[in-house]
Amino acid sequence: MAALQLFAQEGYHATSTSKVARAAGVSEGLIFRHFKNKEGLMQAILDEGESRFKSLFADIVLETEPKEVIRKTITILHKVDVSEYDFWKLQFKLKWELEINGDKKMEPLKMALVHAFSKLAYESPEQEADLLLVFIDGIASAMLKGSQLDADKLIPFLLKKYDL
Amino acid sequence: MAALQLFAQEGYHATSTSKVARAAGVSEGLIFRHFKNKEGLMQAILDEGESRFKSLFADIVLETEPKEVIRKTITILHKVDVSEYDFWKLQFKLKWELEINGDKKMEPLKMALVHAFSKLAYESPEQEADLLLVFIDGIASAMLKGSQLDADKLIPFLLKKYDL
DNA sequence: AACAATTAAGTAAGTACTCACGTTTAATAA
DNA sequence: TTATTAAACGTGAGTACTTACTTAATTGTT
Repeated sequence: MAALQLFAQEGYHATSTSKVARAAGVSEGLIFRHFKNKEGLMQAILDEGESRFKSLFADIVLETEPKEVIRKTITILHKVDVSEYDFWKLQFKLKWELEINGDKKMEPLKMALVHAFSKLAYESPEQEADLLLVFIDGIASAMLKGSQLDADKLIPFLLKKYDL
Repeated sequence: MAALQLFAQEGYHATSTSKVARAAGVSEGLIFRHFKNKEGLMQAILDEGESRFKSLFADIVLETEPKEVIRKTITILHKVDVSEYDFWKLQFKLKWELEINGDKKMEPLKMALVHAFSKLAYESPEQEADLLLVFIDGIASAMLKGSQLDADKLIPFLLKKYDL
């Protein structure tokens, strides 16, 4: 649905069900028939987010070559298309607005990274993994917020730091 | 004011002026006398945020020793007290909810970092600065969101990476 | 008395949500 | 093929309540 766009632009609480209905070109009642709640509508979007997260990570988690795990993690942002920005922006926005903890979704990725850094004999694999994840999250945030940050220079720069 | 706490907990749009008034123990009308708008109330909080940002950075920007600039940047989070978490959480929350660009506030810090990395003969001072700022922002975000992330291990780990 | 600080009681517009009603779809019975 | 039927789809007007904001009256201070 195109309701997503509204949520992404204005946020959850600022987007009324009547606005969503108008934007989607349907009656307001239909939303409640279909999703029961405003919360249900949002939950549907959140669920979609979780599955997109998983398919984004799938490629990395299955990788066995440790250097590839790291390389794919750093370049993961290249795998999301500009047309999906609204969607991802909403995911980040909701994490703040509704205080949803996103740690759980990242856990498989973190484990893969810890494993990879261990194999490469890094001194503190867990910290290395945390650091890299903070970085990915940070760049994604900056991009989606429309920051000035030049991700296209930063990502190659990072790859170099990890000898990739 | 203690209105801040409400904004920080629930967000801007989810916090009504009547709630704020009740929490602050004053009449609702007084808020509008004093701040004119709900937006004015928030702007006051935002302004306070900007000044706290500045005083937090002041120490770093004035530093001449390049290594100290980097060290102080990494350990800047140690300078904010737990009692101020609500305040900072709100600043981060509003950046997402109201799409406020925070780049400008960071610019003096970034310039200090670029300068420091240049003096230390790093290859890409600007990228180094960006990277470090993304880290700081990311760690702060994680802490304020109540993530599991162990910042007390990550910060010393980072210091080590920069030979500090 | 004069003047600012504060309030209680409004207001119109919006909010999430319900419900009685019509319409389309699709499977079965003739 | 048609006719019947039942569910799913969809609507629009209504609900009780909340929203940001106003204003006339009341309080406190000098």
